[in-house]
Parts: sequence; structure tokens; C-alpha cells
Amino acid sequence: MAATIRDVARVAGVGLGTVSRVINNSPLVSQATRQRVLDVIAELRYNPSQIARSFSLGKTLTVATIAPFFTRPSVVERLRGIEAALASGGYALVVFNVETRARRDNCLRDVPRSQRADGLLIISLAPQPDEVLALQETRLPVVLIDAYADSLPGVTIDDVAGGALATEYLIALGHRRIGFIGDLIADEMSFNFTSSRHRLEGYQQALVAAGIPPRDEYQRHGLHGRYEARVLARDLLELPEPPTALFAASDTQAMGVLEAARDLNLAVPDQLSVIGFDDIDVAEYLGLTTIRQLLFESGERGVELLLKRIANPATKLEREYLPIELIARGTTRRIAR
Amino acid sequence: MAATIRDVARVAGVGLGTVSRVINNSPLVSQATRQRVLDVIAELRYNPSQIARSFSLGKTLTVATIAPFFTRPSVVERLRGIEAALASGGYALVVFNVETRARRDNCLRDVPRSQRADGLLIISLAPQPDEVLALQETRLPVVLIDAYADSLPGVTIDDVAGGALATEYLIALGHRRIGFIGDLIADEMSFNFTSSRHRLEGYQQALVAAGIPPRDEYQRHGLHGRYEARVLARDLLELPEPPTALFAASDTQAMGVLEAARDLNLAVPDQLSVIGFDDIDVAEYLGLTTIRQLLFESGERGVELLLKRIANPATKLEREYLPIELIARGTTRRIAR
DNA sequence: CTGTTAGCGCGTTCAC
DNA sequence: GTGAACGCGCTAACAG
Repeated sequence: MAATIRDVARVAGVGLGTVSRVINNSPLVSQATRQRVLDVIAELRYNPSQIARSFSLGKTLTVATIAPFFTRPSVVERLRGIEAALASGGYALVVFNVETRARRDNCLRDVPRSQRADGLLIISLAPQPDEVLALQETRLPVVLIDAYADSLPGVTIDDVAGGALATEYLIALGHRRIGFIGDLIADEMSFNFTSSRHRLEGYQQALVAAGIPPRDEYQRHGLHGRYEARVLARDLLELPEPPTALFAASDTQAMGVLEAARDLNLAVPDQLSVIGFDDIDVAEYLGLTTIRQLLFESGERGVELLLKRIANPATKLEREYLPIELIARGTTRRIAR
Repeated sequence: MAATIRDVARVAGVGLGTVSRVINNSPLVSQATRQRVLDVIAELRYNPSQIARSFSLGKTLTVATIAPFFTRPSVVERLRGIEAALASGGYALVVFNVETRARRDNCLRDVPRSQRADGLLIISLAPQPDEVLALQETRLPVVLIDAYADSLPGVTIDDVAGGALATEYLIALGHRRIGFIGDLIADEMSFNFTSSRHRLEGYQQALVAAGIPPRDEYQRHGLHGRYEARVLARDLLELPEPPTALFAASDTQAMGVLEAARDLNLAVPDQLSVIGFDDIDVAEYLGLTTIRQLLFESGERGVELLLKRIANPATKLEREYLPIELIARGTTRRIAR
């Protein structure tokens, strides 16, 4: 059906090697034969088979990415950075979306073994020690994004510092009753998300440093999502002594908090301060105070690290920390006295 | 380095064919040898090479998707549907994000020729007639999603009807000065987006049908984006005789309209009604009246059509229309009299 | 400069 | 049931 390199060689009256050299822009072809071959290629509408090429080369020019809930705005933005960096490097991106524990495990196990990609990017999922070992056994270059694991390279932020930054800001505004809304512990365990947990740690540390004892009833965890956060926040805000400020582990959850405030007729920021995390696109629209992290760049940098390791697998383990920044907008204010 | 089928055969003391048969669950292997082979596979940590497999089979078990601006919420949701359907069919998804005209053309030309996928999904981009021909020449099964082209299968909605539906609703609420904000015409031309243009048609038809002459100055076009829509809307609302209702060709643009109203201290919906399109996730949060379309399902259905064509390329051209639905929320109301 | 040949790892014939 | 050839389309190494 489709023309092969052999057809081209035959019609052009040259050897296979010559056609291959033309395709690969090898300088060892005379201008005349090159032109002849190119003409035949055009005439036969020949396209080199990528698969055969990959097979022969032992390279797929493809990078796989495993991402949990890849419709989350923060994940999408990372993916955009990944795709952009990959495309400019001539690589294709294959995406595996993970929304269940079983799929997470399967992907982590099978994707590296399938050898369909030259490298693997893992977003927001921290492989367990045994998974790390299995990963390393495959010899496939791997880079984590927004996740951390011993002996695996990665690009991330200091989530503990981020949690502290948000909390310190609320404290500086005079708040002392500060609540936290983050991902479900069971969920974290199941996927091994780590960022929400670390942000919680930063929150607790900041409270302690300010002489405010963290209160268990001020810390709520639920499935990552606006609706779940809304329910948790409503519960929190109906406590006899409700928080005057809430720190949500993500902007999506912060939106749920804002909904809860609306439900309870609490004015934001007058009666309740709210701070989120990530600075996703809608945060600006909502005037949401948040901690900004460089999502697009995290994808770009992850690809850079990965391509470096693909080129030279012996590259020493690199781990990169991206900066974070407090973006003060309209959902936080000094507590009314 | 990595074990091959040959190693397994040697260690297990069987022939290559037998190992292959075990891997592919062929019934023509005795229980005893099968177990022996499986043991060796486990011992050697052997994984069949996906590339060699694809090469030998002539199938990649991969589907490529070309998507413009794949961070747009509506596109992401379609992609999620695609990935889910693909994964359950054992296919992998490779994504090409398109944000410039040049890249659009390159992708449309090169992706099908590269033969890295068994099929191609194209989101929101309508290939030109010559591109359709080139596409068909590659013999690669193609399905369009949210786009239409002669002689190419696809799943879409009736955008004209959608535009009419939104406009008729505003008319029914008593509005007669109704504006429209959509994608840039030049931009449409360049990417050949069609949905915004069709929604505009529906808008005009509905006006005419109600005896309201469409006014040019009420129709504005800009780059797809919240900020751009905000500027356009502000301009529109500062007209001497401003519209009392605005129909935005997407929810993202409707958000820009809401911002513009905020800028001008116009109360929504009391002084201005706003309706969007798509019913993306935040629409509910914002209480935005909109036209809902089934984004996730469009991806799923696109995959179904595609897999059918991959299995049998002679399948007759199918084109599927998904339903739309008006979701009335809080940004529209009967005009004050 | 150019033609030829040997694999790349696997599925699929065939004979046994 | 099982083992041994052959071929998928291409690249790389070699011989000319």
C-alpha cells in the first residue's frame, strides 16, 4: 500500500542506503542523486515509517507523562509547559490520566516497562520506595514534577514553606483562628499526593512559631474538589468558635470555601479571609489571595531535566526547587478588631 | 541489557514461538511449558518491547490528537473523554497542542504522515479542502471533534441552533438590544475555527426571526480569552445605546463580559443579562446562564467512531450530533420595563 | 560517494 | 504441542 524505502530505491535506481541518507540529511550524497531521490519520494508520496525508524534506532522520540486528574487547572498548566518544551525538542507527548488508585498502580508499573517512550514524567505522584526500585530497574529516565521521592530527580516547590507563607500572612493580618482545608489523608495515602500534606505542615509550623496552638477541629480534609471543600468549609464555619481565616491547599478548594461563605452569608474578606494555593487562571478573576507557583515552568524544567538524562543517563541526580510568591488580592484583610 | 524474547526462550529451553504464544495467551501451549516460561519471564523481568511489537504487528495501539489551546477548559474536558475511552480500549493517547497557525499547519501535515498512530482525532480545527485530501491520501483514519469538514467523519453539535437557542432565550426575556462577543474572524480564518462563527449565525437568524435587525456594532470579535472579551464588552457597553444583554460564544468569554460589567458598575442580571456557551466547570460556580454541550462525551464518541474506522476503514462516513441544552442560572433575567 | 548486508525484537507462518 | 525460519522498514557498518 504505502511506499517503502525499498520502492523509492528501486524507482530511483539507487540503493537503500542512499535513500536513507537522503532522508536523514547525510552530507554524503551527491547533489544530483539527492535530487533524484527527493523527486521519487515526492512522486511516490513516500513517508518514512516512524515505527520502523524507532525500532531500528532504539528510540521512540516520545515521552510519557502520568498525571492524576489531568483536568485540574494546575495539572493542565504543567502539561502545557511539558508539551511546549517537548515539541521544541522534537519529542511527542503521550499522556496517561490517572483517576483511581488501581490505574495509578498500573500506570506506574506498566508504562515504564512498555518501552513506548524514551523517558517518563510523573506529575504530583510520589512513587513508593518499592515502586522507585522497580522504576530504576527499567533503566528508563524518570523525572518527577510536583512530587518527591528519594533518589529520583524532580522539580518541585517547597510546599512546607508555601504553607507557612500563607499562614504567616494571615497571622500578620491579625488572625489567630485560622483553619486549613486540604486533600483527604486517605486519598493522599492512596495516590501518595504529598503537596497538601506538606502545606499542612507549613501551616502548623507557622502557627506554632507564632505561639498559636494548632487545633485539630480547624483542620479538615476531603477529596480534592470544589464541592467537597465547600462542605468541609461550611462545617468549619459553623463551629461555635469559627475560624476568621481559612487557608485552602489549592485554589480549587479555596473556591469551595468562597461558596461556603456565600452559603452562610459571610462577607469575604470582611468577616472571613481566604487564601488559596497555585494561582491558577481563575484566581485573578475571583480576586483570590493565593500562593503563586510557576506551573508552566515546572513542566518546562521537568522536560529539560528529563532530556538531559535521556541524552546521558549517568547524569547525577538533580532536584530543582521553583520559587513561590504570595499574591495578595481581595479575599484577605486585617481582622476587624 | 533488557531481556528479549530470545533470552527467555533460551533460559526456558523452548523456542521463540512458544514464548510468543505464552505472551499472547495462545491456547496452543501446554500448561507445564506455559508455567515454565512464565517463571522465566518473571525471573528475567522480561517485558515485551512495545516498539518491536508495534512494528511487527503494523499497529501502534496509539491514537494522536491535535488540539488547539488544549488548556481551554472545554478542550481539556474533551481530552479527558478521549483519554478515558482510549485507555479502556487499550490505546495510548499522544497529544499535540496547537497555539499558532504555523504549528497548526505542520501538525495537520506531519502527524498523519509520521505513522506513529493508528488513528487521528482533530479537535475544533476544520481542515481545508486541500488538507482533507492530503489527510485522505495517508489512509489514516481520522475523526473530527467539534469541527466539520466535507467527507470527514466527526462528532459535533449544531452550533447554529445553539446560537439561536441562546439568543431566543434572551429575546423571550424581553431583550431586543442583544450583543454578541465571539472569536476573531481573522483568527477563525487562521485556525479555521468554526463554532464561534456558527453561533453568530444562529444569533443573527434568531434576531431576524424575531423581527430584530442585527446591528453590526453589536457584534464584536477578538482573540479567544477572558481579557480580550472584557475589553470588547466594555467597548460595547459604552455605546450610546448599549445592549441590555450579551451572548458570548464561550463561557470563558462570558467571564470577560462579567468583568466588564463589574468594571462599569453594571449589575448582572439587573442591568445586564449575560449568557455563555459550553457549561464548563466554573459556569456553575459563577451562576452563569449558558448553553450546555456534552464535552466529555464528545471525546468518548469521537474515540468510538475512530476505533470503528480503525477496525474497518471502509466504514461509511458517520457524523454524529450531540444534544445541547439551555441552563438557566443567575446571569439572565427579564428585562426591566 | 554509493550499493549491500546484518540486525533491531517480535508475530506468524510453516514443518516437525 | 513445539521449534525454526521469514519478514516487518529502517539504520548503520562495511565494502567497493
